[in-house]
Amino acid sequence: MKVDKSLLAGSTTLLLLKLLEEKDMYGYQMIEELARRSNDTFTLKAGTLYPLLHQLEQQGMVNVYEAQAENQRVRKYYSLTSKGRGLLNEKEAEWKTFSSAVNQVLRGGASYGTAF
Amino acid sequence: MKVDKSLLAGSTTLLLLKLLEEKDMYGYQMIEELARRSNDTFTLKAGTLYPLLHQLEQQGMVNVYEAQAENQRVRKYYSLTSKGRGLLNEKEAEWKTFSSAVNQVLRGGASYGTAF
DNA sequence: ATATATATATAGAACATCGATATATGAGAG
DNA sequence: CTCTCATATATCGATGTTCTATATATATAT
Repeated sequence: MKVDKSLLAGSTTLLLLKLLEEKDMYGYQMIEELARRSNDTFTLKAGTLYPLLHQLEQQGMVNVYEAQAENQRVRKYYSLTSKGRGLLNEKEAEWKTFSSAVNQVLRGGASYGTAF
Repeated sequence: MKVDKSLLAGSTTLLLLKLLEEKDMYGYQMIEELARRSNDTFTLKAGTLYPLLHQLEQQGMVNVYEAQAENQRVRKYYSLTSKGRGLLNEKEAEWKTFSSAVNQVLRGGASYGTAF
């Protein structure tokens, strides 16, 4: 099942950083991996991914290096920096807060299990 | 805790329809109710809400009527139509799919609990 | 030789939210 | 009585995120 693209907004960076926390990856691989893990809920487009990766690099969240695949092809691998790890932690916390809040509204209930 | 606004994208319509499923409400009330239930995670802005309500009305998802408050003040109440109820069901299903998919990626795991 | 999958890149369009601003009324303070 | 603040609705331009379309290049399969 595909979901409306606007739902994806904001979660894309979180997902990419999470992938890179596990191991270095190249762009095309991230697209495939996200689709695989989500049963095709996430079909991130190349036109979205590459500019985002460049931006994360400029912000010092990831590093890039080139490496040759078995078949001679040169790929651009990305690795998470410590700063990127910090952003990942922030984004994970945000996601938990956000998804809890949505579920709370959907349950139709007032606040509970929280600060008061 | 506030979350990045881009996370909200796509979920706003779901949340509004959900509120209206429970009872008719006016715009200002929806803003306050969402903030209350989410412990201020959702602080929907008037500049976002009113155009969205007008759009939902044009699409036949909600009906509008004016009603006087105890204090003479005239408010615009919104009620969910059957078409709107259909959209709400769709959006709720989308949300479940989406949030499950994110959590699956965050768990770092391959797919399970799904179609294969 | 040609088509298809892999791999990266950029520009312009579409869409959702926000901030700023405007208007009007009711309630409370001084 | 007047001034301010909370309530209540509305619109516009700016911003940010994703998409589609397009481009390029190499490896693989037909």
